[in-house]
Amino acid sequence: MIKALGVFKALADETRLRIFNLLMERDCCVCEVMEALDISQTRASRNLQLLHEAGLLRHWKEGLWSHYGIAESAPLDIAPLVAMVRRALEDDLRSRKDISRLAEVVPVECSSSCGRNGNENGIGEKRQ
Amino acid sequence: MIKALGVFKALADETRLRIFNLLMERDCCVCEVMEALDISQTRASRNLQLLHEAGLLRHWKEGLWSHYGIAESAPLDIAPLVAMVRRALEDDLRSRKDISRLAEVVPVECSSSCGRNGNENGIGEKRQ
DNA sequence: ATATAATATGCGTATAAGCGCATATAAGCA
DNA sequence: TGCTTATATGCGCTTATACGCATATTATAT
Repeated sequence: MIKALGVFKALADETRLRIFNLLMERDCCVCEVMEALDISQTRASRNLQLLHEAGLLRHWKEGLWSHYGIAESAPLDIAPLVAMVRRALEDDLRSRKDISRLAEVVPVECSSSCGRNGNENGIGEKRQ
Repeated sequence: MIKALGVFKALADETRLRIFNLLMERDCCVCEVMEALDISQTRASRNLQLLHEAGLLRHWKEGLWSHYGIAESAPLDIAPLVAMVRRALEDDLRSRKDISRLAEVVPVECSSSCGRNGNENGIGEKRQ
């Protein structure tokens, strides 16, 4: 398949567009995406995989957590894509809520994986 | 629907990507697209409509012919999209053939609509 | 070893997409 | 009017997508 086709297919879905938009904010693990977008775990996981397979995301694991972030170098130059999506979604209510939910709700739920709560190595902690 | 989503959906199909690539070469009527890509009339017509509805193409009629071209201003800045698609397809064999077929085969088949055979007004001639 | 949490995956299902065929529409010409 | 050409469209079929549910997998902790 033509690379660009895979990229467009990956972005041709609202859920994945929201995920992509979310990841432009910061890297996330599956559960963060799940909670920020308020979607099922299956849905978050599968769509993250699809974006990754299209070459749009980088992926790494850390303990129990599976992290995803916007790829630095994609099949295509993603810089224009990122700019395009950002501009396109900046006045989309739902996407804005996704971002705010990411900021508020998630750190509590998935703290240890994200190194944002003083646990530098990010492994070995449980929540609560 | 988010505008960007419509755009990505429109480009998330090989046929439409080939059409878009073809139109970057020059404006075409339906029959030109049909013959350049060697696809059915229905397929050419429908996919051109879809691209147009997504805001990626401009459309005008002239006698019997229905013309399409890359839109100057689209829901999104299409300049980066055009650049992206061009680069992505420049080494795609099939797309290259589409372009060469457009140059070779079509002018004979659809001359009067295109104003490329000395018929300035482009109306009122039959082929052969 | 067992339990728990995060993630992945097989499977069934519902919906959407893409296409061809036949036919309709519309413009121009005899 | 009737004929031809270019394009559009209704319909049915086939395949692809997206999703949830249940379950498997993997890592960590007790």
